[in-house]
Amino acid sequence: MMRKPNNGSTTTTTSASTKLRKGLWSPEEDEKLISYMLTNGQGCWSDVARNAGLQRCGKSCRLRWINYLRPDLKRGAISPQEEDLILHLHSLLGNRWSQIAARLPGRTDNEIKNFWNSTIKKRLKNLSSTSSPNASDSSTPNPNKDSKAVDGFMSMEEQQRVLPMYVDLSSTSSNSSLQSMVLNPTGTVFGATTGYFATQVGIDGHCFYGENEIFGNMDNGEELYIPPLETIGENPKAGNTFDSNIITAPKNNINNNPFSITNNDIKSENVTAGGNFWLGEELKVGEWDLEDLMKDVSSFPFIDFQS
DNA sequence: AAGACTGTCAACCGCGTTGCT
DNA sequence: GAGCAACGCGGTTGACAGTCT
Repeated sequence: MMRKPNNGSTTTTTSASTKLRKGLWSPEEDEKLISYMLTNGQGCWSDVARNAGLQRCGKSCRLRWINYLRPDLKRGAISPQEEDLILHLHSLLGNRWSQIAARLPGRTDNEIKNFWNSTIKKRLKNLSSTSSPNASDSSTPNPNKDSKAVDGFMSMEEQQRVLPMYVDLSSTSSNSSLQSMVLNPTGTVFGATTGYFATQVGIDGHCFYGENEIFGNMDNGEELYIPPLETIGENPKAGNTFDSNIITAPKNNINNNPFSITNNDIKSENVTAGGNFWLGEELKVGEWDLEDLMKDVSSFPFIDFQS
């Protein structure tokens, strides 16, 4: 969406009393910045601003370059593959947009953040409101509630059929990996060539595991492997919430999936149920081994969907 | 047709981190 | 170690365009 620049009407002052523009960038400013960057490369951003003849602070120049002018930026909508990757990386990294963006060539943290905050959250909201009219009871799944598949999500019946194990992630903090062992709003379960743990968030961030090893199919028809429940922990009855010991480690490593949550990732089992994680309430999920997670993520290939 | 509403996204703000003096 | 500046990041804002009523 293109917007008109504000003709420099908005300015701010610095201690040196030089007027700095704020607001949208004009094509002329863009041209100056591009020209300077291509000629001189990236240096001190305040120097860039000064030397390029821009009445902008360095910070603003940096942002404009990184988010919009960089030649390697990919334009256009987020592809389904990218979306899956974003979802999964978010499940591991939380709101670490820059780290997520680093694994999506041509995408910026700002772009991914916006995508998440608009598209993904909207889907979750829709799912929540459609599947759980009684918001006050959102922490408890209702196996008897009839429902239909919405926007590609599984219907409640389908969820109940394949997702008897219910994990309430509803109040995980925004940074918790647990928060989002998450949700794939496309309705497909995230996976790849080898078996990933497959989860789907139902209502208000509720997370489900399927009891069958084969959970579903990818868009490309590829079957997904779901670890047997015994590898995850005790198998509660459908609809049960639980307060601890559920997200215990798989007794054996699920697979070779670099993302799978293993017992090394969860050092405490103090997991509580209830609430809604979107409200930012804290969930005691124990001490996550962030280093291990980061190792996992760093081993993930940088995928170029352009090819 | 017009005003209200909604979604998207560029840009700003504030804060933590890092590196230099 | 303190002070400072620059950088980088995530949260938030606000303008604009599209859609709805």
